[in-house]
Amino acid sequence: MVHGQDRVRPSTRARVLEVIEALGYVPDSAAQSMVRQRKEVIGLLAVESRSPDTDVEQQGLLFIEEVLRGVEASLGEIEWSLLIALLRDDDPAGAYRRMQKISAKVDGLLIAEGIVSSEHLARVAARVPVVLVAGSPGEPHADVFGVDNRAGTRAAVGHLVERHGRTRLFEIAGPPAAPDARERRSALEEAVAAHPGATLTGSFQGWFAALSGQLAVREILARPQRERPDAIVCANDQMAIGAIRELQTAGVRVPADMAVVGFDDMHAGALLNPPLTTVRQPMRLLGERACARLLQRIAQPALPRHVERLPAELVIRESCGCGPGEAGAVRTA
Amino acid sequence: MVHGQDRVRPSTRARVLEVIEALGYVPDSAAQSMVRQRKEVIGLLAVESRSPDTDVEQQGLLFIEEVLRGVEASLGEIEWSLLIALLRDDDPAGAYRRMQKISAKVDGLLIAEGIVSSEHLARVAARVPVVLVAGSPGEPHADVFGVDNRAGTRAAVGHLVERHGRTRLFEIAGPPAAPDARERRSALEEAVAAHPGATLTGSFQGWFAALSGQLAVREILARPQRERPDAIVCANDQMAIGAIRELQTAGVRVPADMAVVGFDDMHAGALLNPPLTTVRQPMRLLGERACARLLQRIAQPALPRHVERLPAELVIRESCGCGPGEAGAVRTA
DNA sequence: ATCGCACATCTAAGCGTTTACATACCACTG
DNA sequence: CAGTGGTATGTAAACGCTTAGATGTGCGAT
Repeated sequence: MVHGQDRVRPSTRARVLEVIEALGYVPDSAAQSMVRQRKEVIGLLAVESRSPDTDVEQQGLLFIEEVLRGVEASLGEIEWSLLIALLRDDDPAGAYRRMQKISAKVDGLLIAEGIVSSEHLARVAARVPVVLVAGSPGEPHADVFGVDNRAGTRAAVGHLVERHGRTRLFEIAGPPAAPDARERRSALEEAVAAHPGATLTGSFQGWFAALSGQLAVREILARPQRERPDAIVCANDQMAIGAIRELQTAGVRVPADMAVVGFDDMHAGALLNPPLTTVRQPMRLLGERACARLLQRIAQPALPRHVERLPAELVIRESCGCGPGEAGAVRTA
Repeated sequence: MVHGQDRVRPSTRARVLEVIEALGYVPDSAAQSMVRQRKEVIGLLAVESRSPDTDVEQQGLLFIEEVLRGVEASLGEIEWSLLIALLRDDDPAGAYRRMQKISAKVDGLLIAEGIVSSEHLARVAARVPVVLVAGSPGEPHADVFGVDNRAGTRAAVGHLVERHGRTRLFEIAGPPAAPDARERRSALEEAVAAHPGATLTGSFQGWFAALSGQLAVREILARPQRERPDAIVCANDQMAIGAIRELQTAGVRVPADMAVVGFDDMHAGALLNPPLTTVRQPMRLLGERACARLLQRIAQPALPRHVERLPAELVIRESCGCGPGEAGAVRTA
């Protein structure tokens, strides 16, 4: 009676509802789930990196925070809930068990970044629909949403070379395990190749933590002056922040002596001195879209697989060499 | 057989387990919850502020992020899960409905900051155990964990006055609706009163967003030079960041002309120029402790009410006037 | 006065597990 | 050979809710 259009006198219904409210009664969701065959919960899985030198900030949430907001907002509207779990990357077996257990508590799963092996993913996807956020586009068992890493990287390189005449670029790459890092890396190589004057003078294999930015800079500063790059392209903002800090303590002026650009547009970047020029990912939108797709797939499991890249945006601040007046955002192709 | 010590031949058990694994079978949690009367899920409620001028960063998660990590880690160990919801502060009735619905999906609730009216809280607490994080210590229907705002504020003021000889303080307060903001405000007044030479030259009623810091500074700069304060004590880091930014664009040197201290120790503070001196809340610990207590109360609902303040720490960086070499953390009483 | 219809109320099955208990089996011992 | 104890297997109830369908009631029409 409470839910459906049971044929009861309106006055009766009102009275019942009133008593329900007075008693503070709320139907038990487990029982409802049983009969409805739907839990009205979706899960969000992120990594909590446990590598010894990973910044706290990098661990798990921060990256995913905006995504989470988008998801939560979408879910809130239909009164579903969000279950979140941070998987430790130092224990794949444990992570898999954890994921299995969680898959029993939700109607669908959102998984951030390629943190789950393809086989494990396949097994989980057999139980509940899965949508990957910033995952590998090749994953056959899930829908995938990501950002257009190539266009973003291209825009950053283009700006550095064409607008600021920087030609000796250096790359601080992300961990090869991350699909996004791989795409940014190859896009950078292509973009450099596309500009006749520009060269890639070196590359540092980082792991997305600020410390890797610092280490990379030390490596750069160990070179003789004339072999140094004039711009550093980082695979994320964390590393860019680490790099800038290390450059400044070494007395290298940013951006005068060395331009630095990041990727992600995390909040802290705008607070830096100089403010960080970076490629913005529309994280919140990513969350909303991925969530919408997941809900759709929960309703109709047979939907064809869907892969989508959302546009990135070059956010011009000052670490690239632009002045305060030139700040702005450029939509990439 | 799968869980309990059913007396089956070990070989049989092994074979069954193997098939289970092969099929990827995972028992449905809703059914398990029914019979066990336990969902193995706890909920975390945070506010998502919808006031028009609230910084994105301030909304909900960022503040609670470390707490969330602590909670998640504690929960992960016992294989429970975390349900999170961001309540919009512009719709109390909707928030209450949402909270009720969520209370049906969890075994207990962690609620951040006094975002829920006491009556609503009482009704929810009647259904599931509730622990408040950074909530009002007076709340009769829940355990409460918070930070020692008084000691933290006292330490900050003491440092400013005794170490740096600042005597003309200015307060940028948080919203009176937040219990933490109220405590910091009264503690500031007490601390100033406790230092004979020091006076509180003014106070701005902010709302925890960076913009309120900027507005406060404009108000200060509108005063004649000699009536200006020489130090600003902010009720959180966001506002301190806004204040510093506004001071710097107005050409006021920080900390030389004006010292600024914050509260919270959010990550971005360390990245600022000058790095922000602030009072650190042990957020992660707060999360762990609150979570531990909640689990305990779920096991034994009749436990007596518990209120606890965790110690704050004065994190000395440079915005107070200290040099880079003097950085460090001071445990407050 | 009786029938039938619309409308209100009551009943019971079933969702996927766990668990307590009953039943069946086997080998051993008296 | 029957009785017994230890094990293995099978059965059914219960968890809290929804919902379809059975049952019951009151009214107007015949």
